[in-house]
Amino acid sequence: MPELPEVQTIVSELKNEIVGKKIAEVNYNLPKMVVGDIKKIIGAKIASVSRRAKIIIVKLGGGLNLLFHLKMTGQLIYLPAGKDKTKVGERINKYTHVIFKLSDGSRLLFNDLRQFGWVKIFGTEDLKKAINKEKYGPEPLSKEFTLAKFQQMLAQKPNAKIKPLLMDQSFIAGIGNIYSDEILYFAKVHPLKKVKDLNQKDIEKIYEGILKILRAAILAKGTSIDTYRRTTGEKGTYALKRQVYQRKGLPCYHCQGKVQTVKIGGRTAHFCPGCQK
DNA sequence: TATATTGTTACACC
DNA sequence: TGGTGTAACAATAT
Repeated sequence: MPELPEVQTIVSELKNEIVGKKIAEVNYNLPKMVVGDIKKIIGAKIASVSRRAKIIIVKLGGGLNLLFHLKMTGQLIYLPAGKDKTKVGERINKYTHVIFKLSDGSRLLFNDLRQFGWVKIFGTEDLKKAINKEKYGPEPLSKEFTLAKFQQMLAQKPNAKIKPLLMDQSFIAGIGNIYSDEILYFAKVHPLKKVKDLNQKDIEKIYEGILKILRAAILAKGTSIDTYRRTTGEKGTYALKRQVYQRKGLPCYHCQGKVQTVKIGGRTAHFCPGCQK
């Protein structure tokens, strides 16, 4: 699942490849994944690539912007010009739904197995409105996200369960199922614990976990357990470092007890009952 | 062949 | 209003 570290990896890699190039052609086969008048972007120059929460923002010349959301299974794959045909065949497949051809003959592929992802075309003013409408919480790796700020945020939500709260994009932006499980394991806090039952040490460890784990995952280029891939098509390596996510029934690396799952709001949380109280 | 899974969102309901 | 609960989305594994 692309969460903050995966989206950040894609943004960083894409920036190096596509900024300064022009969009020569766009082809797509699933209209529901493309929102807005895509033809308007033909000929536009790519000015920058950035991120807010899990959204990728590609700023174009002429006051236009492309926004991508990869949801669970979306991929953005960059194919340099003149790539050999076997590689191209692997990466352009039945899940390739949008292809952007760039001025130098390279291509950007938008692949999505479950087709929940989208790309939207926005003018700059509408872009601001659209992002404000989402009411995103602070970026966890920004300067404004201090321990004091986090404590103040938690104080507003005494009755919330900690795991769904960490995944709430209007509370903090960018954390999903994988990293909320890993952060709570790091902090030794049970995913169903209510905010008002956290002590000061719990809060400090959760805060520390958010920063440490997201940073480590960015360094590892993300977690490729399922379909997430870097723009090169390669896997991120954080899956090798994870402690609990998708390790149900396997021994906890700390206490050797078995990792368990519990349903929270219809979703699966992974935790070690021995370590997380 | 039917069902569970998966993150996000839309929507009903209080 | 906000918070909660649930269905829907699509393809896959089992």
